[in-house]
Amino acid sequence: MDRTNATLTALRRILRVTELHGKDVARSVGLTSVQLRLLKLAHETKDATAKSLAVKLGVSQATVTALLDKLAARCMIERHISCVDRRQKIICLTDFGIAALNDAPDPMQRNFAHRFGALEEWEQSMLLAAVERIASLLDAESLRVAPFLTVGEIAGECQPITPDCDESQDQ
Amino acid sequence: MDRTNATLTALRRILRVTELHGKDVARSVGLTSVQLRLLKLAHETKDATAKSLAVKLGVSQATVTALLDKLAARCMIERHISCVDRRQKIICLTDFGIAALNDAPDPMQRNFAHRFGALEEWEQSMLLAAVERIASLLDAESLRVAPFLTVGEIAGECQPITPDCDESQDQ
DNA sequence: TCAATTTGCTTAGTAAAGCTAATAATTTTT
DNA sequence: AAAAATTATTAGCTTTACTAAGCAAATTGA
Repeated sequence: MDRTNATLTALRRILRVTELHGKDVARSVGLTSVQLRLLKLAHETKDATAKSLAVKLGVSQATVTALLDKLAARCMIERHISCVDRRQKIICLTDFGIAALNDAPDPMQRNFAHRFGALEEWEQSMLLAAVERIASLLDAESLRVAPFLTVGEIAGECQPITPDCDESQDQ
Repeated sequence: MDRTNATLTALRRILRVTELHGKDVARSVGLTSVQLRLLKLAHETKDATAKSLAVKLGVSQATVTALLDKLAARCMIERHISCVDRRQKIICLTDFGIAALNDAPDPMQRNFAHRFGALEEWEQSMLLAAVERIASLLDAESLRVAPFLTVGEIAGECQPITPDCDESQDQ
């Protein structure tokens, strides 16, 4: 296996472990992983608004509104109309919300931090440099690729021969 | 910001880009990202069953069934009752399903491969070592929580017969 | 100034993806 | 043979996500 594939495989492994683990952690405080992520994000963001959170989370505003509704229903956040722009609503964590965050000390993250901290300084630096390098490799194209990503760009040959089968379904 | 947090942040960035991009790619062939992932997994797995795919995907059997229903409705897979254990259904990609996979050449992955391949050998090695190191740091604890199987345990060539056994199943 | 546009958030409606629990059909075990 | 376990599915529900439409506030421009 060449280095490219091995690297991608390791990345997928990281991704999977992180993903699966996130669920467990969130469930342990009675939230879902997305809700917990949002709560955390709101806490770390200064003057968080639905918009800013949506951008950071990479989802639509409507989605964030729905999520905030749930968090608000559980008294973890409050929405305060901004003094600066009265269209905006500033998202604030309640004490209870903050407590919930503190009650969810991500064990994976803590463990990772612990293990990482135990490494030699030079290795820490190397790992940091590596992930930043990889992130930049990925970022670069995501910007380039996204705008003109269309269906038939490379397709060419493989004309989709739709076999005769069930025609009556939604997708 | 200390190195631990910076590393975690970069990882999150990688995760996010990958995630967002996966959606676009899948949409470009008219599938969702999960459906595409499942299709790919089914293709790579020898004698794939709902169970084995569920384990590899880290979701429940019921979820896989629902996903397979959708892929089957679009004539991308077929289910053939196993000759060995008639409870099982072997998941096979149709020609159309295989074509769909080929039509979805992940541009991010290709681009990443391209950029990665353009790096100096020593840097490739360094990056690979780094992600594997990180993956191992993460894995170590995940094993404690929820041990999962390794991918591709190729259980020998026990079943040479590709079953054309059963053609008569609806839906 | 005041109409037109843009921006920020919400609502409504829909779909995908995930779960658990229950069921049926097979093994496998006792 | 009866009991237990395994495999796939179904049914019903929740969460996450989207788009489209709407309202309210801010900004623009003529």
